[in-house]
Amino acid sequence: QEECTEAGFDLELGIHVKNLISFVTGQSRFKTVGRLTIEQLQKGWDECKDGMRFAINFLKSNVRIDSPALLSSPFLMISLGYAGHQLGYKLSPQHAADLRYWLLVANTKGRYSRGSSETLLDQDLNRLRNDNGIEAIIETLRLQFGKLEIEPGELEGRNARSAYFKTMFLAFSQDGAKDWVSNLAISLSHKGKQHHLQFHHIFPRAILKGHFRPVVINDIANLSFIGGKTNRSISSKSPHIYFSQIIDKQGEKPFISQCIPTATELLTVEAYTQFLAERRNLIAERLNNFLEDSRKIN
DNA sequence: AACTCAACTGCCGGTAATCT
DNA sequence: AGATTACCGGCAGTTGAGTT
Repeated sequence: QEECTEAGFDLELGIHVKNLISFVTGQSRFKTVGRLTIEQLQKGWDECKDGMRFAINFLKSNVRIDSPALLSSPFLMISLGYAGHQLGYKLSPQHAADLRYWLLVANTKGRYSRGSSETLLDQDLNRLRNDNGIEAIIETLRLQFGKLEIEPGELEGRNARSAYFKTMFLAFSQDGAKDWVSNLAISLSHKGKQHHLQFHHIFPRAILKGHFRPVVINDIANLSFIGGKTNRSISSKSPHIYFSQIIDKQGEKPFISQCIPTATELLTVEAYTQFLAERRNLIAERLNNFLEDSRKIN
């Protein structure tokens, strides 16, 4: 647990125990633990530690996820490590690309985030254990969600804690999104109050209050990623005021990189609903491109 | 006064254990 | 055997703290 924390993945002890049981028994529930021998547990412990190390390294280096805050569930790390283990940590370029794709889609759609998460984890472990391959766990995603592409409608009513929002961060970040004033690339690990990442309401809450319900105000289509200082300097200014000031200095790029439409007719409170719909379309398109690219061998 | 964020609380949707 | 209950991770709304 300490080793993982040092690597930036501070996980609850329960996850490590679940990881151990998964490696020993091929499933994640604790009901049979009493029948395991000390030898089985010791061997499993060594194996599951390697699995966790693989998961962390894969996330950091292959997926560019450097924090569990960007994961919709820590269970993903168990599956990821187990997949590596089952392949003997010998992955072809295709394996690696498929595994990255699986991880990102499972994370974005919330594979383990809708109740009965252990049942779903067991499904994946079982398929991996039977050497059905990464193809098989991609297939379970298709069974669970239908199509793996993202429709704009799925994004509606989601807030900052949604898994889609985490993937938005990854996609925008990969496409070079930067703070609108400092031009510092967005990152979860910036130090200091000035640069520490905040979730900025493009239409500030203050000007929407009374006109729209909180769920509409806090929709991820109204949220963007900028540093704390820039966010505070914008405060409750209406977008039709502050957008032009930023565009004068930085051009349209800061907005394009975060899928934010800049047409002036969309920037009034009256057009807010339309603004959300427009941005949702742009975000869905960007996420789909991001996920598709993740499956390409590079 | 405006913002974010963390903590708290109750709910959801399944399985597994327990009760009748 | 069938019904009920406990459990669990994650989600979402609320509230108060902290910052500028």
